[in-house]
Amino acid sequence: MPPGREAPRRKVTIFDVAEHAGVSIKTVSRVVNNEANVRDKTREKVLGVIRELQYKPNAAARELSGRRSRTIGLVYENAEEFNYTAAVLNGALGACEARGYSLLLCPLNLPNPDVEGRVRGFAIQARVEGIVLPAPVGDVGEVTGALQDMRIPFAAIAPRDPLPTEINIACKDEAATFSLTGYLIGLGHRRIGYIRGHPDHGASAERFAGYRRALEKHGLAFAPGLVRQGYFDFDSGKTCAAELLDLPDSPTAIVAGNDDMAAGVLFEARERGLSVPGQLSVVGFDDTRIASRLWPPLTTVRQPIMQMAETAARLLIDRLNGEAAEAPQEPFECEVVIRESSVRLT
Amino acid sequence: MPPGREAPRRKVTIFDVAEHAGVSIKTVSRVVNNEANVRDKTREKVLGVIRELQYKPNAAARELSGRRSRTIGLVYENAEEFNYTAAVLNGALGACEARGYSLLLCPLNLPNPDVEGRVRGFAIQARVEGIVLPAPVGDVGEVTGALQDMRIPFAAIAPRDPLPTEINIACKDEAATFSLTGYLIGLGHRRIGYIRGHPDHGASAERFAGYRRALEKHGLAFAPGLVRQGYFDFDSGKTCAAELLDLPDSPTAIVAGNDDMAAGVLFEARERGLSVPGQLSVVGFDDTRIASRLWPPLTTVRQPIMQMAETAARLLIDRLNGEAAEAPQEPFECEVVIRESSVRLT
DNA sequence: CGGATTGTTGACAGCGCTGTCACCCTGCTG
DNA sequence: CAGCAGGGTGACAGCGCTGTCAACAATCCG
Repeated sequence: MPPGREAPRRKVTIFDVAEHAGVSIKTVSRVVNNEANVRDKTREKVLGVIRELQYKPNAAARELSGRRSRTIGLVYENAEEFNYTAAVLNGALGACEARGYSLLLCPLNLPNPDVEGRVRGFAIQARVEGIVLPAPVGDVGEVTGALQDMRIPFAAIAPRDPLPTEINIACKDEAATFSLTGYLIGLGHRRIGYIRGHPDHGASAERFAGYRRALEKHGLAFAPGLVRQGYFDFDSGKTCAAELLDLPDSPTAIVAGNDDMAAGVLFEARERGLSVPGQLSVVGFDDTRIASRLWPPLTTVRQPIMQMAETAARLLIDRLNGEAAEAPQEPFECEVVIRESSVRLT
Repeated sequence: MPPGREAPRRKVTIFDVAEHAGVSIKTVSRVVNNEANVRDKTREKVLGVIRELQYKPNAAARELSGRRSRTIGLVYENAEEFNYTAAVLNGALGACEARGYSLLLCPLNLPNPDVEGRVRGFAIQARVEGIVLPAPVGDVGEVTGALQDMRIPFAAIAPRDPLPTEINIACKDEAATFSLTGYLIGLGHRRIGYIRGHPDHGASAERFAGYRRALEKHGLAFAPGLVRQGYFDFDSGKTCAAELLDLPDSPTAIVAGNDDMAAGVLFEARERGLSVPGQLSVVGFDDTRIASRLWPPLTTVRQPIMQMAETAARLLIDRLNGEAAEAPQEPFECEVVIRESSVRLT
């Protein structure tokens, strides 16, 4: 009899296991839930039977009885650019799988007249124990407010205003743009344009701060005229680039708040017949898939998004299980990735 | 009292609703489940109380009692390029939401030594009623076999070998590449290279067939030397392009089986200093986000992936609820999107 | 108008599990 | 040796809902 090949013909319940093992269902329950006060010998016996019968606890019954759904939610902004969300999804899914949790999705499509109602509905209907909030949702007051009101713990990824009572996962955005801008200055660039990210994202301000600090450190004057407000998408990157390139004293390098906007800058430069990096250096942020496929491949910053999401979900589940973290999570490191879109100013 | 603002303080159960409405819990259950044989007046009364109390049925109890989880699964290949999966995800999620179903994810990472075990585990643990299988999973025998053995219905999107007992969603891949290739021929191209998609995807063969039919129709000889085998990813596109461009009689146009490979072709052309579309026309397939952000923007085919996924999930849920489709689903139309990467041969 | 049919409703069991609590052993203390 | 602490175990009540079936009301037909 090859193990695990034939499908169990009938649903195996806790009673079947108890009977085969010669114990009560409660003892089986204890073993399944890894509770204390079970003699080693009994535990092994039960585990053996569980394997033999391929017993899988019925999640609905567990939830109904134990009032624990073993499910967390992922409330995310369903942007057209899905790279970020894909990484978050994979990270969170990994953490859940490892801990026997399920992950339920709630795309948001901001701005939405009734985000709060939507989130409340999701939380109740999906009966999630906790929720992961990737940027920018961790800063949407309706969402965080509703969750706090409902006493549903959450983990925010890269929030602008971290709530001290909740789990927060940050990465060193400021330091990364500081390095990136410093790198451009080191290449001889003096007029460096900056396209800010979406104002609702916490990372936007952080990244911009790094840019300013780098200018300051190298004794360059900050020129507000070289800064434009984008929205993390291709189109706004393109528009802002057009404005910057129309300037009488146009920049020799442009730092975009993320790769998507950098792609827009590249596009705009191409349309004007400007050579990148010959006449204009361009750098992005995120190291999304597109960064290495554009021509020229984009100098950018690699952020461990997936790892951050994995950590967010892990810490959330730990908290749900009463295992509080001893120390707040350290911000994650970012890494500048140098490619062909940036060169020494000649 | 503003409606729906304050959180219900205690969990509202079917008993509360029954009591307030002056009926039995069974009648409430009937109303909630839209069953027949409830007097209109009673139904309205109950619905009113449900709204008033903001009653949400407990999913775990429903499942435990009714043996229906109202959950379907999405088993997908977790490719690096997430555009396709993102569209599928959104489509399936939409269909589920509209019908009160939940969607659970099972990423696969093929090739995997124990796909079957993984899928079986997922299906049991997640207790899904049915499963959506986007390409190429609908053609993975271990998966479809396991599901059939477990009597779990599924809907396959663009399978190579559709199973007659299951739901299958197709689109007119063949016709689309036929048009696309015809369009290139119309532009004067005679040596047209082709980079095939991943052999495990049903669409790959379809698309290739369209290419061949177009050549034939226009009286062009099919040249096996102009065909390369890719894998739907950027790198294979780049590699295959290099081979084609090394040919003594290299093609003046290249049809790539998808946008990602087309991006690879563009990249390779750039590295060789070949101008696109001046010296080489390039076309892709899928109209993913990257297509319009590359330079030059890519001529490609728009496939209604999201709509296909929505339909797959919808038909699956209908079947689970005993509402069989009267006719098999018609293949979806594709649309050729002409951009700047293809021009008349001069 | 009686009996058959159809429509509407409710009582109740039970889905498979966990929480509670009571019980039975040890082994140890005074 | 009685008394007691505490580890190990099981009996049993529910969790909130749906399925079943029986009861009763309304309608129809000859």
